[in-house]
Formats: sequence, C-alpha cells, structure tokens
Amino acid sequence: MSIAADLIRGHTDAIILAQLIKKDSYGYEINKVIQKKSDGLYELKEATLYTAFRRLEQAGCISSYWGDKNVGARRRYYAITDWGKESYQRLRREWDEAKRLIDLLIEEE
Amino acid sequence: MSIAADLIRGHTDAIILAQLIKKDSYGYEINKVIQKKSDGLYELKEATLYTAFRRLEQAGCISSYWGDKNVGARRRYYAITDWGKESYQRLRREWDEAKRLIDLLIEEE
DNA sequence: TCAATATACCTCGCCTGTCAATGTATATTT
DNA sequence: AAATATACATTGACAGGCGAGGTATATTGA
Repeated sequence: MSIAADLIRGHTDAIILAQLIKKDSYGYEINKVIQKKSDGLYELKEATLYTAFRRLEQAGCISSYWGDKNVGARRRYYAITDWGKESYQRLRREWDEAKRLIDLLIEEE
Repeated sequence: MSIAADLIRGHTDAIILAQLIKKDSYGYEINKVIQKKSDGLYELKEATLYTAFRRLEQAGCISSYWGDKNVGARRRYYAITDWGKESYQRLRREWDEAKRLIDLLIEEE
C-alpha cells in the first residue's frame, strides 16, 4: 500500500457498506475486492477491518451469519441492514460535502 | 460546525499551510478565515489548532515569532518555510490521490 | 463605570480509529 | 511434508482531535 492511509481514515465504514450493498460478503473477500479495485494502492489492515465489522454490527448497520463450513476455512458473512443502507447514503452525502470543503480550504487561493 | 469533523481529520496541516502560503498569520486569524471561507460550516478547535502549530513547527514546516505587543492581545505569528511549501505541495498531491481512491471505493459500483 | 464580549494564547486528559504483532485453524499447492 | 493461501480474531500502543479549563488584554454597550 502506498497511499497515505491517514487520509482514508474515517471512510472505512463507507467503503465496507458500499461493498455489502452489492451482495453479502465476508472479510477476506471484501479486502481482496478493495485491493483489486484500487489496483493494489490500498488495502484495509485486518485489525482495522474486523474492528469496523464489530462497530458496524454494534451500530445496527450490518448483521452477520456463519457461512457453509463445508468449503474452505469458516467464513463469517455480513449483510447490510436497512439502517445500514440509510447510513451509507448519509456517509456519501457527508463525503461529498467534506470533499467540497477540503478542496475549498486547501486550495492555494 | 455541522460537518463530520472526522472526515477532515488529517487535513488540518494542509489547511493551515494553505493559509500561510498567502501570508504570515496567527492562530486566531487563521481560524476566522477558515470559518468565513467555509461559510461557518467548519472551524478548527483551538486545541487542534495549537497542537497542529507545534507539530508543524517541530517538523520544520513553519517558524514563529511574536507580533507587535502594542496592539491588542499578544499574537504569535507563523511563517511557512521552504520545507513547509514542499510539504504543502506533497499534501495536495496526496489529497488528489486519496480523493480519487475514496470516490472509487465508496461508489455504489 | 464596569460588566460583558471579543481577541489571543495555551495545556491536560480522554476518546476514537488505525495497525503491528501475534495467535488460531483449515485447504491447497509444491 | 512443507509452504502458501484462505479466513477470522485480539491485544496493546500510537496519533490526531477536542472538551474543558486556564491566562491576559482590548473594546463595547448599558
């Protein structure tokens, strides 16, 4: 990973929710998709990822269930809730606003 | 302030340096300019602001000097260094990259 | 006149998100 | 049989942000 991770800080939840809107998924897979999407520039650290899952579940944004144990290592699948979808939309709006604001404030006048 | 401050996290230094590129300034003034520019949507908390000054001075990005005591309360002025200008340019490039990446990762496909 | 407000700086301690390190277990590949 | 990939999880430390508290001077308005 080469991008300044500090700048992505705070967007972890939105990134995860964005994946779960498409389909239920599990930690390892979500991270692989993110790495691929970002062309290897970014990845969620495992500790960060699983911390985020706990936080999102705690907040009622996602729910989890164990996948079929018959294939490979056990997987904990996550599904986005209605509240999670609302939260995702809110986070997107906040990102648009923050982006506009930061652009405004760091420009060289 | 109404914008999610967590999303601005990590941009404090860039925001301050952007102001100091234009002219030497001091904490209180910088904060007022930011509030005005953002139309009251954002302000740096004092603790955040002064912590950032220490950090930036420590890093050699800015230098400071006391202003004329004859008018009003004493002011500590800050000036951006050559290294600070380089850092600012780097932070801007990193922001452009981070922005692109976040847009990519939080989009609904 | 004098109380309130504005200007201006500073620090302490807590909170939160991130992450390196470490651990567990199974499946596949060599 | 060993190495690698898949998959999840926790602990402890770190860094940035910030609420709360403090100091001091200047201006304004009742």
